[in-house]
Amino acid sequence: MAGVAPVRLIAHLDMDAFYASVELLRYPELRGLPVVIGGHRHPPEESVDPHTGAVTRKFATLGDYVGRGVATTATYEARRLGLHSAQGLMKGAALAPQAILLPVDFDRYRHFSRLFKDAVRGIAPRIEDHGIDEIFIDLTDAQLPTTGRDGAAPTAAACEGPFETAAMSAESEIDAWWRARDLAKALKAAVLEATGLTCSIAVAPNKLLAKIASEFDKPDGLTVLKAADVPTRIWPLPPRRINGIGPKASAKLDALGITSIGALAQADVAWLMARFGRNYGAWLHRVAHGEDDREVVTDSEPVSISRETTFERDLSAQRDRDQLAAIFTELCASLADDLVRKGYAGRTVGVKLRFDNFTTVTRDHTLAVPIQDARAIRHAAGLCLKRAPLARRIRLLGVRVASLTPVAGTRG
DNA sequence: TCTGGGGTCCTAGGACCC
DNA sequence: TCTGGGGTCCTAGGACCC
Repeated sequence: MAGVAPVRLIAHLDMDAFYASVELLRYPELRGLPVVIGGHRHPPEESVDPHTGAVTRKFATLGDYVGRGVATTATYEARRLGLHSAQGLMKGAALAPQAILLPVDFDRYRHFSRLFKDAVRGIAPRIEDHGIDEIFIDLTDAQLPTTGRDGAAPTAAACEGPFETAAMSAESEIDAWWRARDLAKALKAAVLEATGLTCSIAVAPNKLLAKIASEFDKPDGLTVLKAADVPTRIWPLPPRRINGIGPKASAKLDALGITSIGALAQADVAWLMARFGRNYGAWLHRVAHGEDDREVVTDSEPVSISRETTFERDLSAQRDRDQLAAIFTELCASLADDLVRKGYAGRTVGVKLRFDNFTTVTRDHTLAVPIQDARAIRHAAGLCLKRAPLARRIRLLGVRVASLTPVAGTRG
């Protein structure tokens, strides 16, 4: 291969306050108010004026909430009151009892997820799913839609192979970044048109940097970040902003006096490896320097499929035996439905228990052949449950199937 | 006023095989 | 009656992500 490899153009697209924004589409009267999404109950009560036909909705507020739910999303107005995702709703209620509370409606969010991903795919097909509201997009070979413009430059993809000429492959790096910016604008417009929703996009040389940078200009943001920008724009940030450095690693770094990504980049690799292990230590060093060569993965198979539920009150294995058994059977049935719907069977069945003190245990059982139906899952999961400690009161019960193989003959 | 539900990946020890 | 490697599978726990 002659010449240098062209710079990769990797975009990260993140929908803005996704669940909440989807809800605001159907309840526009809530625009500008603090709204939190979470819990199952409390859909708005609707009343219709018999004379005018006008619909009035009465919304629940956080102050009305009783239960163990957490917030999945908060509007930007709610965030200003200190509300945020993963926060207990009861805790949120103490902060802002007047905030509107809406129940989650995953089917609706999945629908809008499909809409925005299809819109992106129409412009740049190399996308990697990263949850319901995020994707990575490889823009390296993507070209702007040519609508309204004549004589567009030949695409890099079209130029690949034995007939590539020096002139055709001569897009400069500066031109590539301008192309990326134009593509990002086109993607944002397409997403807005398809869904009525805004998103934030960053384009960078890799997934790591794109993911960090998509937060820079939220909401409705557009950021282009080059490798040369790492010292000025990435190094001042706390290590926690790196995808893969969570609360534990962050606290440990903090205790070691490393409070910025720049400080992490300065740390000696061997020193990091001694404290965080060979692999993680070496990885910390690489990501602090903005290095990441992971590909955008456009197709992937699931590793496991699971169902779990947290009870409204902690249950005792002895005293609440019947209730637990009924929930257990129901979880296995839902899981079997999911497997059939998605077209998978699995050999490893597992249970998960969370106790009143929030400790968690899991038990696995691997079978000789993959299974899919509720009774077989229930039986195998029952064997797992027999090996689990059941002295403490239980707050969560889950069932999981792994070692999946696709099965033909089921409908998706 | 304690902390949802759906996932992925990594580590580490033991079994078992060559 | 001592002492090997390497590879893969299984299980349990934990960090982390959206």
